[in-house]
Formats: sequence, C-alpha cells, structure tokens
Amino acid sequence: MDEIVNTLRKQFGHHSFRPGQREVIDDVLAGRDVLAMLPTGSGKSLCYQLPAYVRPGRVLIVSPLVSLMEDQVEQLRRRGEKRVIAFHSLLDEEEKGQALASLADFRFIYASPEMLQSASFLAALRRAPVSLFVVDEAHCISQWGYDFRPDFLKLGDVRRALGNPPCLALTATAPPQVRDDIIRTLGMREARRHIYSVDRPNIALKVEHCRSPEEKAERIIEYAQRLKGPGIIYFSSRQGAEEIARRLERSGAGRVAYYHAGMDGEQRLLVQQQFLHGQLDLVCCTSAFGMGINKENVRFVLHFHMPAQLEAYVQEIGRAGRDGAPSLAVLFYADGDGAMAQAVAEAELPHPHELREWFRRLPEGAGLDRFRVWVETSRFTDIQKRLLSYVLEREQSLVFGAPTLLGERVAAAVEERRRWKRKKVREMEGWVHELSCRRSRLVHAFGEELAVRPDRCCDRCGLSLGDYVGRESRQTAVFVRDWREELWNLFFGGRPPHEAAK
DNA sequence: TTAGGGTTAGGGTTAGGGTTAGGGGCGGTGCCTATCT
Repeated sequence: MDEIVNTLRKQFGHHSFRPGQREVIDDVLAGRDVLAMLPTGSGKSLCYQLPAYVRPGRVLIVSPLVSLMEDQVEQLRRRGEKRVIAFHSLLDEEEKGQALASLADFRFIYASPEMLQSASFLAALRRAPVSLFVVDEAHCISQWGYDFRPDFLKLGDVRRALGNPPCLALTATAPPQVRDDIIRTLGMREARRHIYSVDRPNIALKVEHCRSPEEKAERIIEYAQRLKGPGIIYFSSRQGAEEIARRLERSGAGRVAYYHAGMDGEQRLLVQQQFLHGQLDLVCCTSAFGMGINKENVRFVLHFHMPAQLEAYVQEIGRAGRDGAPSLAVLFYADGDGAMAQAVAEAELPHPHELREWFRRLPEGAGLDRFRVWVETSRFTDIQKRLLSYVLEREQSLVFGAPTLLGERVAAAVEERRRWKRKKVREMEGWVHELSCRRSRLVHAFGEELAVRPDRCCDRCGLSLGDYVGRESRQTAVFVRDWREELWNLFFGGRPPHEAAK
C-alpha cells in the first residue's frame, strides 16, 4: 500500500479519498503550485493537512476569519495534533511572544493576511522556513482584496518574502477571471488547476418577482411557514433581518433568530451554536452568516435582497443541502433591488470628484509618509482610507511631488473597481431575469456547460414546490434541558452517563 | 475551649452609567491595536 493511503488511514481514519483530493495532494507533494476549486464539504483541508504528515516542514495557512482558524485548530487538536497554532488578535502578548520564539516547533501555523504584515511575525517565519504556503477561501483575494481588506492583495509579496514556498490556493467558488486573479496575485508559476463544478444538483432554484418590499415580506413569511426546515433567510440590511425575524416569530413560523455583524460576539456565537445544534428553525441574517456555517441539513435558503454578485449568491445558497438531500433556493426580487445592491457595493468607494478635490488641495513635493498622515486625518471612512493607503503604496514609484497626477491615478484605480462592481451587479440581474434554464446560466457564468439537468432543476424548467412543503419536523416550543445535562454537553458532548442509561 | 456569626480588606469580575461629537432617516462583509469607567 502506498505511503499516502497509509497516512490517510493512520492520521485521518479514512479509507478512501473524496473526488479531487488525491490529485491535489499528488501535485502538492510534487512541489507544484496548485489552484484547487472543490465543492463545499469535499474536505479541502485534507489537501494540505495530509502532505504535512508525509513531508517534513511547516505549513502556513492564510485564513480570512478568526473563527475559521479556531475551528481548524480545534479539529486538529481533537485528532491529537499538538503542533498547531493560530495567530490572531485574541492571542495575548505573552502567548504570542512564546509562540514566536518557538515557531519552529509547529507543524501547522494559521494566520490572517493582516497578521502577515507584522514585521516580527514575518521575521520569525523566515527563521522557521515554511514548506507550503496555503491560502484558504482564496476567492477572498478578488472579493475583498481590492477594497475591504487590501492585505489580501499583499499575499504575493508575503510569499516572496518567505522565499517563494510552493503554494496551494483553495476555494469552492471562483469563476475563471477570479482564478486568474488568484494565480496572478499569489505569483504562482505554471499552476496546476483542479477545477470541479460549482453546480449543486440537489438544490432547486427559483426566483419570485414581487411588486413591493411589503409583498416580499409577506411571501417570505408564507414560504418560511410552509417549507421544511431548517432554513436561512438572507438580507442586505441588518434592520431588515431583525424586522422580519420578529414578524416570523409572531407568525408562529418556529424558533427564529437574527444574525449580523452589529451584534456582540457572544450573541453571534450563541445563534450560530443554536442553529448548528438544531435549536433554531430559521435564521434571518446578513452576509456575515457565512463562511464556517457547516450544517448538513439546511433545507432552504431564501433571499429577501439580491446579492451584489453571482459568486456571493452561489456561496450563500450553497449552505443548503450539504447532506445531498433535496433543498430549495428562492430569491425574491422587486424593481429597484439592483440599484440597492449597487449602492451597498459602492458605498466603500470614495466619489471621484471628492477624491480629485482632496488631492488638489495637497501641497506639492511630499513623500509617502506625509501622504499617509493626510489620509489618516482626512474625512474618508475607515475602509476608504485603507483603500487609499493601499493604492498610494502601490503607486510609490510615481513622483510624489505631483499630487494632481497621483490623484488621477488613484481616481482611475477606484473607477476601475466601480466599473467591475457594476458589471457584477448587472450579471446578477441578468440571471434574475433569465428566461430559460437558470442552472445552465449559473454554471455558464463559471465557465462551465451543464452536463446533466436534474429533475428538480429550476422554475424555468418547471418546478413543483410540493416536495419541499411540510412542517412535521418543526418543534413549536424550545426544548429546555436540565442544566446538568446542558453543562455536560458543553464540556464533553452528548449526555451525562447516568442520563444516557435512562 | 469552641462553634458560629459578624465585620473588614483586598482581589477579581461584570454591567451599565456617563460623556462626547455630530446632526436626519441610507443599507453589507473583518481584521487589528490601544485606550476607558
């Protein structure tokens, strides 16, 4: 038996690979740069975890969310791996110092792109060389890097600073343009691409046109009351999510909660845990409820608002039906939703005239440091400031003595981003107004042709909702457990021994 | 002599009151660090 299969059994307790894993692992072990697009729930993390047991050296995993890093660390520790650490802001100074001093002892090092901008962290990584550079959820490079979190775009420089170790980029949803962008940004050479379909045949697709937001609200409540749960309802505003959650609760649609980034961390964690453990039927949320929500049996995903791009839509409906059972995705659309999606998407981009005006007022002959101070003290929003700082840094080669020229450059970069976002919204709207099969249109946007059309495909192919209706599994009251049982479950999982014997 | 009640100081934790800036509904996504009663 070969060494790789042996490691799979010994370390992970599996007897065979899922589609794609073996091919990716072989290329990683051969030291090639790899871009892997594997469907959600296909075991992407195995693609870098297994090679770490076959080859010596350290694996650096760049991850977009602290909660994702923590999940992975916990999973590895449960499997008996002690040589694992996550670097993020929740680590206190002492822990951080100790870990930096003994970095060479770790096998898996998780970090955010922001942390990788820290000079001391990079220096420690250079002393304890990285043998594999992994970027998890690599589509964030394109989706967030150009405005929201520019440090994603600096990952190529980070990799270079670490001596260009082999690179593995992992994602579940990246259209061809985004794949090229990931490869370019990370400076991958002759990258092997392992691309699997984004299509999820067990999720039926439907769009409902409504005349007004109120009509949408009523329809959503009707659906939520009748459909088999559990389900997720997405909104583009926090207020909308809270409001509909309250109406749903009053209407007796089951156990409902809302979730968005405006809540404190503890509340968010509680809702997430309750949903995961089957104590909630419905979550009304913004896009904050996303990565890291791994629940097998979500039966439907509804959209009150249209997301600003197809990739986001695919990611959000992809939280349904991970167990493979029939599931439903319905998007509710009213005139003007496209404009809202655009407004939300563009809010973080500064207006071109505002930008030109700001640059016009700057004195001539200043260096990068002074520009930084001006950006900090300007009236742009925090996110706009970050975008400005990034573009300024990128244009360093330009003569800083000519603010108007620099202003034109920055304004042009921002305009390009605005055009890209508009194109994305138009593509999403095009899908909403599609007259023939929605599934083929969706996979087409990802550069695929639809091979097999499932029986329950989409509303354009004739879809009966009867299969998704029924509430027999829905509980009406919250099941309150004994506190001893609750505590036991929190600490050890399951029920206490004397309870289990009953 | 001893059990039991009361008092006090000191350490640790948490909830929420107080202060400030900026003024009109207007949307979403998260890292990080350094400050506070």
